[in-house]
Amino acid sequence: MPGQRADARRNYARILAVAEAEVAAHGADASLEQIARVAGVGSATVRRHFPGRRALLDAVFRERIEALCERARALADAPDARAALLAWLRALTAYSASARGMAAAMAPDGAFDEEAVHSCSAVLGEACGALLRRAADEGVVGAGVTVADLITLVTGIALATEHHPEAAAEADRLLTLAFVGVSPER
Amino acid sequence: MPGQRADARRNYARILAVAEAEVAAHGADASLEQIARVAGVGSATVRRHFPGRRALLDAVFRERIEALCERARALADAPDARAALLAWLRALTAYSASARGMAAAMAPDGAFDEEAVHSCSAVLGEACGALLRRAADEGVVGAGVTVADLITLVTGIALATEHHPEAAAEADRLLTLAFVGVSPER
DNA sequence: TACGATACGGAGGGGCCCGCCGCTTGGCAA
DNA sequence: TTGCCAAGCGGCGGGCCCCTCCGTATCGTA
Repeated sequence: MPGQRADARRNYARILAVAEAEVAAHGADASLEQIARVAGVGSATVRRHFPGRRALLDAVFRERIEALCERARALADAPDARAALLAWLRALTAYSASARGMAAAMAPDGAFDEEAVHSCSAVLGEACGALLRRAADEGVVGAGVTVADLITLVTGIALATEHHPEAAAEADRLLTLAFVGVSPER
Repeated sequence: MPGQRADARRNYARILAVAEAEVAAHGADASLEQIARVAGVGSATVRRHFPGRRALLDAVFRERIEALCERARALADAPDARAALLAWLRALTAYSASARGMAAAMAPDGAFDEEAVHSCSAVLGEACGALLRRAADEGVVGAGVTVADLITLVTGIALATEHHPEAAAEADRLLTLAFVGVSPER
């Protein structure tokens, strides 16, 4: 970052700003060329700053994710552990559903995750961990439930509702449903 | 079908066969051109028989889906309504997770569903309906739960676990989790 | 057998992603 | 201030894909 030239930093910021708008408008598979065009740079420059679409998505959603981590910290010592966990999951779902493409950014995508471990999913996992652990200690969630389970579940719900006209509402419905159970043990 | 020329029917069958293999290998976004190439026909011919990727996917998975409907009918009067519903959902999940691309084929994809209503999701919905209704009558599922909810949930789980190394197992885990609830009401 | 209607597939236009490579430009040292 | 040189830029071409048009080969029939 400091070892970077000024114009490079400028371009980085421009591209990121355009990418945010473009992803919001067209989802996770917005055209990288289009982004370059709007930002007024060559397509190679986009690629130089963000090797691969995934890197760009990570950058685009980093801020939102930071915010979610903050939220998790705030909820860490709420009175009701179960309610806190649910509240956070709903927040995550809301973000994922409203911000087109974010769900795809969270899903580990086949390629090498080794690199991406430090990215979205990992950061979120850490934030979620504390909430889950506390809820587990109180025995309000099953023993086998992992952070990955929860994140994957939310990701899936977001992906599946992405094209729904009332995406956000539908996603919330489904999350709640999965949380209390389609058919809880009798 | 009867009003079709013999070569047209031949090509249809060839393309479908190749498409099955190709989708199994490369998922829902297999290249239509590649399918045409392997089938030994022009890419226009593929397009003529299947207008749009979606139509092709529908055709590819129709058989599997028929099988699932059959399964649903067989379970229709099982002794335990709740178990029957779960069993069917697990079957659906297993199929979706094992057959790459099927999840995408089930998800309503933005474009006009009006046409696709008769396709995958609709057929499955009908099959699922009976099972769900019976379970609801017995009061083992929440009142507000709809067929669409369940299908969407399964679709989401399949989509989110698609790239997982143990996709089938993971998907099953998550389905079960959602079914009994992450944190059932106390 | 000869004649339409039907179906085929090659060609061409438009996009996107990617890698290469000569040129510009910013930042530092003299 | 000036000059240098690496960091950074972006146009270009290749490869692949999707889609459409249209001349042509083929099938089924009279």
